[in-house]
Amino acid sequence: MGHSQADKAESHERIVGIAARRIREAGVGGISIPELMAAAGLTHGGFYRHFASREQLIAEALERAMSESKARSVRSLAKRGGATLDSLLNSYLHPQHRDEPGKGCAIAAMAVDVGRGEPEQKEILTRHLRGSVEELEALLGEDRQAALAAFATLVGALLLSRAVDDPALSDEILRAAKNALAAG
Amino acid sequence: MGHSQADKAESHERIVGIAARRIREAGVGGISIPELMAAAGLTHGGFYRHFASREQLIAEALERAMSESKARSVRSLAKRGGATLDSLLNSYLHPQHRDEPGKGCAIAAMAVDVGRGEPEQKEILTRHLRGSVEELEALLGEDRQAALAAFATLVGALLLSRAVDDPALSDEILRAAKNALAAG
DNA sequence: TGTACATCAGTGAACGCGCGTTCACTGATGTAC
DNA sequence: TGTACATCAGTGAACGCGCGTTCACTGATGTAC
Repeated sequence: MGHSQADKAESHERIVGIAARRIREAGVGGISIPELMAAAGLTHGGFYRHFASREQLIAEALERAMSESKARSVRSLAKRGGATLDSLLNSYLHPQHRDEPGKGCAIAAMAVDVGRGEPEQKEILTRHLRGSVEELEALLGEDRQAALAAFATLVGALLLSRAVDDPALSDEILRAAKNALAAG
Repeated sequence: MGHSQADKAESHERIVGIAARRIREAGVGGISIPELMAAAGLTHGGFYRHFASREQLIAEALERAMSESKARSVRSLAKRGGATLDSLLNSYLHPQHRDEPGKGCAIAAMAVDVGRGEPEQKEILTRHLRGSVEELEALLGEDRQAALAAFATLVGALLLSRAVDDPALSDEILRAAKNALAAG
């Protein structure tokens, strides 16, 4: 093990990256410092060389999760040859997105936790929500109301599809949301 | 304090009722047995005269929360002179519903927790979701896909409106969803 | 370039705390006679 | 109806556990000369 400044930055990066995935999978309450540090290949005692408190880690992980999931969606859309509404619907409402919450939309994964959480968490989510809605607006002819409603539909469909124990119903929810948003 | 059979039933009722509210406000992880029993006016030791485990309490509280919130919405619609789509949109997407999660839709409040939770929890949510979607179908000319998408929009809008720190944006989300669903 | 020393990332034991669960106990309830 | 006894809802102390946080220590890093 090294102790250089570069090593520290690398450790910090690794911790936040793992936390950004875990927080989407397991929620704010699902992150424990010993578990997180072990996953990063470190012992829990070193945690406070990187963060003043658990709260600060949560804030950094949330911020990272939000940036990561937006970057991912933009990248995936670019690959498909430009951001169209249909390409966004297809990737957001894809079973793979439902099945990989740790790599998926952080706004959806964290909405309930943040609704119950600290003001700082709400500020982070709100800022990223505004950005996502603006992107959707551009795809919907600058119709802000339609963009807000469409985003609600996306988030609701993803969360319901994850909460249901019948795979057929889960798929049906994703398809129904896709059709509703594509048709309109 | 009494110890009659009637007293026991009353205590059980009180514990589950409080848990059904708390689980919507604070989530599955936000319920603690000592806190819950104290809120019910009892000491924590008596908990296991009523439930085999914390898991069983969670299941009963979930079931109760789901029944309660559906009963409430049906009752409120009956008062307004019959269940119409507009009356449902107005009550579901009302700021009061957003501000009182403990009395509100359990499917929305618990969707993320249940998505991360035990199969038993998913079974409960799925059963109640099917019921709610059928009610929505009746209001939407038996269009199942439209009902599924509309339900996703309702849930997504409610959760996003709770997660945001700007009251104007929060209201805007509720209005946008209402307009989108009423217009279609 | 080589040496002495301060810094600090990471270690692992220890802390106090609240949790879920167990248990011996209490006293009112409700049944058997 | 009255008495003796079993039941069991509720009490409160105790348990082991994992948590967030603290701390003395270590040894590699990086700087001053």
